[in-house]
Amino acid sequence: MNDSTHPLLHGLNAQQRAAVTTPAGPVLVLAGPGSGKTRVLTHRIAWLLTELRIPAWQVLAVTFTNRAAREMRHRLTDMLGDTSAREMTLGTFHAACVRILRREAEAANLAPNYAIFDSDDQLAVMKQVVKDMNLDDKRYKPRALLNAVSSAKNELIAPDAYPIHTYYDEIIARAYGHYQQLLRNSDGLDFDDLLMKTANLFRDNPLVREKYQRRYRNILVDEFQDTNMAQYVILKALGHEHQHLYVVADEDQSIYSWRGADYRNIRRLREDFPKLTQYLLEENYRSTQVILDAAQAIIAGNRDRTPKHLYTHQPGGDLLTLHEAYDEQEEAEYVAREIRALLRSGREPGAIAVMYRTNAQSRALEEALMKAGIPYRLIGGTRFYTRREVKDILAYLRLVNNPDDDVSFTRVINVPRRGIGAKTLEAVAAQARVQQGSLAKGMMALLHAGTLSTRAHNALLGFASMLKQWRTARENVTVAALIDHVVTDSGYEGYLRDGSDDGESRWENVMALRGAVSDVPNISLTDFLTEVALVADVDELAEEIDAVTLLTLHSAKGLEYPVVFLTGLEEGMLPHSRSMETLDDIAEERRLLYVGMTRAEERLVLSYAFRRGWGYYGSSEPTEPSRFLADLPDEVLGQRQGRRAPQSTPRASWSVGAWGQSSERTAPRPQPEPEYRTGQRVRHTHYGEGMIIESQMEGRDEMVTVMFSSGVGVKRLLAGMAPLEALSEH
DNA sequence: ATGATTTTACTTTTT
DNA sequence: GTAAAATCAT
Repeated sequence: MNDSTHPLLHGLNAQQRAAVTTPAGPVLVLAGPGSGKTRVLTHRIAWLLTELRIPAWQVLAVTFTNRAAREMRHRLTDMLGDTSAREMTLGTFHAACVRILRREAEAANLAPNYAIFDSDDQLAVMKQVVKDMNLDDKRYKPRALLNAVSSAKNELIAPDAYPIHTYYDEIIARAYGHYQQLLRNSDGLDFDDLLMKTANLFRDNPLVREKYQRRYRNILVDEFQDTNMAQYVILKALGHEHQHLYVVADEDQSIYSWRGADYRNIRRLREDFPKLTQYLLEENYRSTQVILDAAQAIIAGNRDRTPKHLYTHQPGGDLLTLHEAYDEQEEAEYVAREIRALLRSGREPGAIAVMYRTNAQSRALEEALMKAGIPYRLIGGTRFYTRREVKDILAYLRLVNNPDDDVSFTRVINVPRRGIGAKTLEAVAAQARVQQGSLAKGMMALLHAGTLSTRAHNALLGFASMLKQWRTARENVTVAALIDHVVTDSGYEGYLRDGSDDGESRWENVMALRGAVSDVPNISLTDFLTEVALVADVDELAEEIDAVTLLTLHSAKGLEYPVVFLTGLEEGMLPHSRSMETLDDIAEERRLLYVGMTRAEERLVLSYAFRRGWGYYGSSEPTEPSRFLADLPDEVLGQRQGRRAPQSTPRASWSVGAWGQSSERTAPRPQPEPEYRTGQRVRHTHYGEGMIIESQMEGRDEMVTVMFSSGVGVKRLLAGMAPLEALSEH
């Protein structure tokens, strides 16, 4: 067969073609931004189905976000038709795991109707843990404990295997154990459990593992650099036997280490699959040469990466614009002004995206766009499903699906008020503890025993019988009808619609939720709740509209726009102040900027503000331009607008310099003395005690290399930024 | 048990 | 400045 005439390969370059038609076996495609990796992935799937005659149901394709999954399914439907696209398993890791765990609930020792706990629910449970264990919530912050537990789960560490080096570790281990116990009482799984339980299921149950190995004889993974240990173990369990594992990765776009992602999985893959074939996609089809040069200059500032030679056949292009605004309002007004000019010159709103580091930054932009009458759509941000009234209704529904869900039980037991107060609830909780069961079980036992006061008894009985009615109704009616029952019987409608405007708008949200259910006719309650838990953004469900897109740099990954605005490029914003403690943190922030820049096809506008509101109450502080801007070569910069060119202020203080040329460009300044010396003992608030291995001045910053005693290992820290203190000598 | 008042913490990124 | 949490009064 002549490859070039095959319709599937039409329009692909030699590298892409080789990657699409590679024979069966383990494959790693290293793909730069804009090199057509989604294209390669979809064409590979089509190739498997049409050329190698693989049945669609044997294909498992995993993406990182629901949006990417939807996009890929869309493309495959166009290429292969509805049936094939529907038959294959295509979704996020979490979605795939949910399906497997529901089907294999018995083998996994789970209730098939288990609840999925989102981050709010997780926090509620951890607060309960802190309470139960009589911990001081100032010293043991539920959030921090949750983070530790989440990392442990992502590393597949069980509570009794949690490594203990300090007393704090000891507390974490116990809190972890108790947390899991509470989840179990509720028949609930959190996001991390979905991965961990699946990995453990495959580890402990060879029959189930083999079943899925046979089922998913072809596994494809997008954004492999952002997989964590649990996800890697799942992939290995399924793919190692048949070796048909096809992954696409770009280490320069690894931006989820805070979620346990470990780009070293690429190295593990090479070790675990010695027969791995590698392909490199280096031709960029997205951006102009200017944009590409700028992005490469930024990413070149990171060490420990494989250098790539991205190239494009679109030479030249518009130079970048770098704009300094006075504050975030004026920055937003500048963006709005520029967008208006673009729209006047014939750009579609949908061709433009505005990106930022944190969701909070969208506010000023929204206001400016609204004032300018520019249509926009916001990705992420205030999420529909996290609104109070929506969560209340969902809690009722979750309780109908799984009465043992204690988080939902606690949420709605007295909303609207039905005379069940703290005291009654404490009695229920005490009974639940006695019988080691859920609150619902405790409630039923108390009602049976009849030991409560008449008032409390009747109030509880009313609630219990309502629940029972809905559970019966659920068998015969649609989810939408069930919502109608719930809001009427519980009095929730009357409670919300108290005549206030706020009440009416909240009621509209409840109706919007009902509308979202009706959009999918015949969806089961369990499926609906699963979807809501995993697709946390209602925008994901809304259809595409022609509007300017507002989104964080994280959610921008995988997308592309003719015109991109990157805003808030200041120290503390990007790199974010909470992410500049270690060199690894800063390297990841740099990758984030790289991801943002490489989204742009034709025009890239960078902006920062001279001062920015920080406090929670209007206070505004002067800022420094992002250190990364210093790495932009003059050749890619066109206008420098605004009151201050970034180079005009000396910025040696934040050039991490040894491997960027930036330090050469900055004025010399007196060298301060290092604060730490080799051999000195130190304490870090997160990492515990350690010893300085090396300390050196880099510009005005002191860079220390510290070996920590607990499982943390060696970290490179900026002495000025890290919460580090010297320990006195003995 | 509930409503009113005061206090406190909160914002990094997402499945 | 907001939302949740703690405290107080009814």
